Amino acid sequence: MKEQPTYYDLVFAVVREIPRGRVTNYGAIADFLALGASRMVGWALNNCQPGDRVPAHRVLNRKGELSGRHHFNPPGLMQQLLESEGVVVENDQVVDFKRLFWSPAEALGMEWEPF
DNA sequence: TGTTTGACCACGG
DNA sequence: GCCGTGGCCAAAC
Repeated sequence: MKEQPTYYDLVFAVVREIPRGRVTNYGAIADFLALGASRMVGWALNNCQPGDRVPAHRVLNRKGELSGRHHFNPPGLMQQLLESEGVVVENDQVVDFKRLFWSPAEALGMEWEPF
């Protein structure tokens, strides 16, 4: 069965466009894709698989905490990946999250399309 | 088919 | 600045 393009693909596409060493939050993606619910971004990433090559470790909650670290395998890999990109993580929280914040609407623009 | 939960966010007190 | 509540959409039970 071939899966048809859904908002999942949009989320994955946006996450893939996140520059290295930058982070974003679910609300920004949800607002950019006009999903209306940031929870959908979490659900989309829940369906995220290693084969999708989606850097989900760059997606954090509004607090800048690694909320999804528990879903990584093994837990802690998320922090390791972020540190590998030069992002300082302390106490499961990104330092200068506000400064490293990457806004899709600012970078990609309103007229950006995944394909 | 209705209820519950989920990698959440915004708002009010 | 922190805590509690509502809302949002989708999937699992």
